[in-house]
Amino acid sequence: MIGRGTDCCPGMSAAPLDDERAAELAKVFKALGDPVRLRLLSMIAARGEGGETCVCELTPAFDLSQPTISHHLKLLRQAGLIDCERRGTWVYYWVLPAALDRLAVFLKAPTTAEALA
Amino acid sequence: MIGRGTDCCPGMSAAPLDDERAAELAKVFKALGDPVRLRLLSMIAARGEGGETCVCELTPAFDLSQPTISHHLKLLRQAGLIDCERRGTWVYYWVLPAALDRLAVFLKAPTTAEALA
DNA sequence: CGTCAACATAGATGCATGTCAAAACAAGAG
DNA sequence: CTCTTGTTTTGACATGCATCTATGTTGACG
Repeated sequence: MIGRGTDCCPGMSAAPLDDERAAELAKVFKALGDPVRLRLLSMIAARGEGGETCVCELTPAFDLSQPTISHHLKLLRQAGLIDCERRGTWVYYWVLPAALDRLAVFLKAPTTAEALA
Repeated sequence: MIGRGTDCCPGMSAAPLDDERAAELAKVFKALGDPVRLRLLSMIAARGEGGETCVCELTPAFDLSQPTISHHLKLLRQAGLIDCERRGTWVYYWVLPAALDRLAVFLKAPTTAEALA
């Protein structure tokens, strides 16, 4: 079981959350606090485990300039939510599931606080 | 019990997330995108299910002015994450677990959410 | 009634952020 | 090498946001 460790992510209902960890988590949540980035992330995640998405598929889905999309992708990457690789002309992005899991565990509400088994 | 509604939260890896839902979720994530608000929420949530926390216990835990704390609590409340009630001189806050659950479900990573295949 | 304490609201200020146009960069084709 | 396409970086601007001080509101207590 995971939640036994003292320093590990026990979910917010267990520990009152110190400054350092709060700042760390806030940075990731802030990256999710934009509808464009949420849609980008979901489009990439919709590819499933190990799936990749080309920027050229993401950009036309928005009414924004392509540099703006690139900027949002950069923020998601800096938050540790996604990563990318260039192959030839195109750049492919994929989701880093570990980051999402950490957030989900933190959000475990008192009601659902029972372990994920 | 959860998956009944058609409008309910299938997690981001299932649906590419339309604009409306993205904006809605982004508002909540944005509320979590601040270390002070994260700490406030965790302090309230640490009271457990049905637990309440008085503002007079929250304010002195920060190096911020009282109006600033009040402002952050307002944002958390507007995001639907907490609610409050005044009893006598003091105001008590508590967590709304449903909001947290919706976020946690949305964050279900492809790894964990893969019921699809 | 008046006064005090606990919270909330209003207004102001400085910093962060979303956006675009323009330029830079990378890689393949001719 | 030059040209073209895909992507990122840069510079600039407008908006948003976290924070403060000052003021308002609510309720308890004489």
